[in-house]
Amino acid sequence: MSRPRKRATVHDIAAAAGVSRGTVSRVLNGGYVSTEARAAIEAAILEVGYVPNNAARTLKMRRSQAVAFVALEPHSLFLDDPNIGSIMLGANAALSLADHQMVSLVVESARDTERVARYLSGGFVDGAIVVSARTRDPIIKVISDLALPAAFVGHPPELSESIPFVGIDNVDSARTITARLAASGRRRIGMIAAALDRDSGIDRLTGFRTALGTAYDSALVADVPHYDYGSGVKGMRLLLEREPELDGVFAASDAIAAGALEVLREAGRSVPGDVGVVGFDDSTWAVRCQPQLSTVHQPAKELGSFAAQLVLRQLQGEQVQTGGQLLPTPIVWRDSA
Amino acid sequence: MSRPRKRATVHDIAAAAGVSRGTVSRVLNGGYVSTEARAAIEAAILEVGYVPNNAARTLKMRRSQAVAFVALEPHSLFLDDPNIGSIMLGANAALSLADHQMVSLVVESARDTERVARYLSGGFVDGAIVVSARTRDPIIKVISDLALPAAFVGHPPELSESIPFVGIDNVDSARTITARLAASGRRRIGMIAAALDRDSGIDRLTGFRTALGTAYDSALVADVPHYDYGSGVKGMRLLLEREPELDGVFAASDAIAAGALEVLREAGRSVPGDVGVVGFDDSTWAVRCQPQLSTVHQPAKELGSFAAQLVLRQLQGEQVQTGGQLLPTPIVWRDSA
DNA sequence: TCCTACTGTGTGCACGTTCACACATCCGTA
DNA sequence: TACGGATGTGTGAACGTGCACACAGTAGGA
Repeated sequence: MSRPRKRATVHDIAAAAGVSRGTVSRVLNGGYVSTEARAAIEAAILEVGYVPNNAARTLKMRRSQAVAFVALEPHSLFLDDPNIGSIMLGANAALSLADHQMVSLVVESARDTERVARYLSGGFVDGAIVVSARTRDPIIKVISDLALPAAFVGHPPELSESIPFVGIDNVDSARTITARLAASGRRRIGMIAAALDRDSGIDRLTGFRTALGTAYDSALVADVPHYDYGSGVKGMRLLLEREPELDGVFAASDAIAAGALEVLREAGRSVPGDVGVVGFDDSTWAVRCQPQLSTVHQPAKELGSFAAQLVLRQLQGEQVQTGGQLLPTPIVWRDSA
Repeated sequence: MSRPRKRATVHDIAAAAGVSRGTVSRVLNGGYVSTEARAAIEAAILEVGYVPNNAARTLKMRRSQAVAFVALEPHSLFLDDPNIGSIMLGANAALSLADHQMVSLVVESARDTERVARYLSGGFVDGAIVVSARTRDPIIKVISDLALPAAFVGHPPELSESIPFVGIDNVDSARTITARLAASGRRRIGMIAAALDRDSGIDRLTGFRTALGTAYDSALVADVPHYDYGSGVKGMRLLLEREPELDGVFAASDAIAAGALEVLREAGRSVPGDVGVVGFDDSTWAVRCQPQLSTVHQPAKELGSFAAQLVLRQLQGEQVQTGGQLLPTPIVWRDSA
């Protein structure tokens, strides 16, 4: 095994400056130090190339100044959902301001789950932000057992009591944009519903149904597994087959909407002329599409920074309200409907 | 400040099981232990809910079993370059197999740079994988000064001596695909060159120039800052303005190519009929476009896992060849040229 | 009987840090 | 002169872990 080159410690500084460890510590952390001693120590620090050992500091202080960002299901997230990037950046910015380090952990397999659990337990982080947890993810139990200060992005229902979360109101957002689509004169409106094994998927469908009321027709709902482009293609084909007279589509995500647009183009339908299409997320997809998507803006960056705040406040001993917070989701009306 | 609930230590286990700390340690790490003692200790571990303190272990062992994944320029990377996600997943998978934890650190601002430098120095990680370093990024100096086992994805020229890297041959890949575009009968071929402050950007331009030889015309190179969609739109407009007779375009990335396609569509040019377009990356953009892009496949996942291997091998004391390794980049010929 | 090898257990120390405490000096004031 | 406070410094202990070492008991062979 390669032994890393010997690193300088406070002892080395003390020896070089001709003082004791305590005085060095006082220079580093504040306290009464004479100007001569301070100067000598500062010179010695540069001379020996000292960098503090965080592992030792963490051990003593029981604080690592680091917060984990746990990304579950990274495959679909990183590759199809640009939101995750914005959430990360938002969280990083907020933690950065509080002088905390964000370390993000990727959980892909069961093996990862176990290792991440060890990592979270091991005192390397003071808290955790968890994104995209499914209802029975084992990581949730680990965090709960450890009583690790944490926050969820999204809404894991069975834990709303013990761990705070931040999210959006999927039901109401879906209801609002569907209603607006209907108000624009569309008569036969379908939905490409996705991820019905998650709250977000179920809630968006519920909102759609609520908006249409008696006009709701379950035959006009195509049920696809994921929020991605390919699912959009599949879903749109299904809908067109079932109802050629369709003149409106609510897609459960922008990526799905993009796939739907492609199928509509192939089928020779004009958008928004023949068919109005609306999406969900206001991700980078929305402005890449032709025409640009009318969609629900999801405040990804704010979700990340809010979750970070929730963790930081717990670290300061504040009792945060459990039950969580829903951020507003303005509708962005562009050209696709 | 909230004091985390008191955690059980080896001492607590020892007390509960009626043995000494040493015996507990032997159960955890291997050694001669009687079956009764082992049973008692295992029961005690469950009883007190012991989780080992990694900070203490790291301090003692000088090994954290964690490797940093440092993402520089995350804005553009996360939001426009899907490659970064694949690189991360590849690295994570390789580290996971070796039972190492990947922690990814996001550097957005100067403030972040300093904090990440502290983190890397602090003994929390045994090594680092650095993605998308610019030539004079301060992080490079930190790693170099620390003599931290590291690997770069991409090619920072001034450090090729001391730190291994893995990348692709941008010059040759660009040359090859440009040559193929030319061979398909195009006479006036332009390029949308991007990120000329990075090696990758410069190299792709060099490859383009080499392929065209005497047919190269610097007026047909549009120089845009980033690898993103917006830059593609801007670059294509510029090219069309300068040379309306253009019949071929090499875009420095797929996102740029996507932007270019959009402008060509607006301008009423058919692709690949009037203009042949080729991209670079073979990212998710490539198959989303209409028509789908002919492009250079970048083995993102393999880059990540190879970089991880480079770090792991250094951790095992192996002397890895500096200078680095270039992975193959097959050309994927689809419909856009 | 003694020596050696093997199994099993306990103790002390070190990793590098911070903090509480003890001590020392100087000054102003009772 | 004596005292208290402010300023400055050194020492010892502790955070939780793993390992080297010492030691105890048993069994087998010379």
